[in-house]
Amino acid sequence: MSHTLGIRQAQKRKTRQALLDAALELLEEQSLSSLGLREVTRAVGVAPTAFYRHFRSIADLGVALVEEALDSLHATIRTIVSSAGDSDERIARAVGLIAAYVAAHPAHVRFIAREQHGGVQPVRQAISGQLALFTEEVRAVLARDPEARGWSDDDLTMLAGLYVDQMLVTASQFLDSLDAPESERRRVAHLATRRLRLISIGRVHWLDRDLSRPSGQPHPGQLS
Amino acid sequence: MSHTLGIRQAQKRKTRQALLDAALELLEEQSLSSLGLREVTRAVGVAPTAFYRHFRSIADLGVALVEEALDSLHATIRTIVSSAGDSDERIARAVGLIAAYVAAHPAHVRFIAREQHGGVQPVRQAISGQLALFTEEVRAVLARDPEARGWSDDDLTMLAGLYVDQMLVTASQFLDSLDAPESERRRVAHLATRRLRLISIGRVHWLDRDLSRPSGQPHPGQLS
DNA sequence: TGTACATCAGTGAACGCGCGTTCACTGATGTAC
DNA sequence: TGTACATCAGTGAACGCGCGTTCACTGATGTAC
Repeated sequence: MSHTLGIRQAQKRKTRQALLDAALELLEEQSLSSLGLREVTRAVGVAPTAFYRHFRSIADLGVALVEEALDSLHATIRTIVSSAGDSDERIARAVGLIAAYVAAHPAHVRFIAREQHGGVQPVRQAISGQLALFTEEVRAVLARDPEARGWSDDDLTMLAGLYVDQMLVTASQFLDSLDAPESERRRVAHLATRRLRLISIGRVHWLDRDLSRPSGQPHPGQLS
Repeated sequence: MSHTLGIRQAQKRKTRQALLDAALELLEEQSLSSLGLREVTRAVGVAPTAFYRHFRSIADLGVALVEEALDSLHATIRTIVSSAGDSDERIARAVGLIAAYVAAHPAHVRFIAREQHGGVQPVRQAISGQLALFTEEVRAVLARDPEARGWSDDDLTMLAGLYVDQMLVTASQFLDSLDAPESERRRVAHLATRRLRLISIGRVHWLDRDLSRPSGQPHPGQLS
């Protein structure tokens, strides 16, 4: 048989995970800054004092939740940005993946959306740090795209940030639509698709902007 | 002398406003869902029970704060969208107005950013309702713009939502930069300007998209 | 393999504290005549 | 203008409750020999 964790260590991990899971569930209806340590231990079925064997405070548990939530998001982001095909196909796939991610991990999405600007500073900091890493990763992928020819690093970072923020906004809209009829989810998907398409069009024409015509005049490629 | 409020009613208003102000200040370091009624009355210097003469609960006070915060934002939004000049001038003015608004009302901005996805449902609802009104207002202004010729109502709403969300993201970035050196604020302004410019470029070329060329090929208006 | 000791995740009692809410009240302001 | 009564914003005592944290503990698991 392969190497196993000691019984004690395995049990400890299990309790820790149970605390994280219970906290995440309790956070569907409140913010981290009002979550109580006793509430969490009660939900798990351990003594309040057991909490301290795993976390120093609720804020500390919150930081652990950030890592858990953004690890799962990270894989999805990588899949989205490395997607092949033409622009419309990539956009459709991205929107579909975001919708699927939100449906699979609604509590994680809610937690990140809520605590990104929430009342617990170390948690806000952990989230913004992880999002900065995502942005950098997206920037690196964008830089390898042939469409990035002529783009400054600064502009690529701007675009990557726009994509990451747009992804979060879309995820949060899907989240709000989870208890609504299917048509609402289709509306959100449609909206997100067109937003990404507009950004994509802006991207294609970004380098034209210095030679741009006066704003009222029709564009050369436009009808009539 | 002109008509005055009764003494009693004037005093009641004053206390109510003091409760709102104290709550807003306390909310710089925590979320609404962990704000205590006694905390607020203690900060104002009235008995805890006086709270009930003005609000039924903390959530109720939160809804009042939403109205206060978004009223002040409303005026700024109207100024931004009705701004004249060419695209770059309008963008520069918009970014400047957002920066000034955040500097003048940081606590309101923090409150809205935090509670937009916060743990108190009636407050979230109030915020999203008000933001929907803003979006509709922006849509109406965009519809009057000559650039809107040929745009569907649905697409105008999409664009208006993109602008409103972008405004909130920018406001929140300015907020985070308030305690940082001036250079950080300039970085945020620079970033926001280019994001809006990219959106604006996407907007100009939005109706071209059905006649678009294969994605690798240079655009007709592009150099070489 | 067996024994003796060390480790440490989880326990349960106890603490002092601040919470939201109730209630009957007070006294300045408002109103009717 | 003056008087008698009504209104109602703010008071202060009291309540039961759940909170975070401390502490000495227990007993299963781990380790050294």
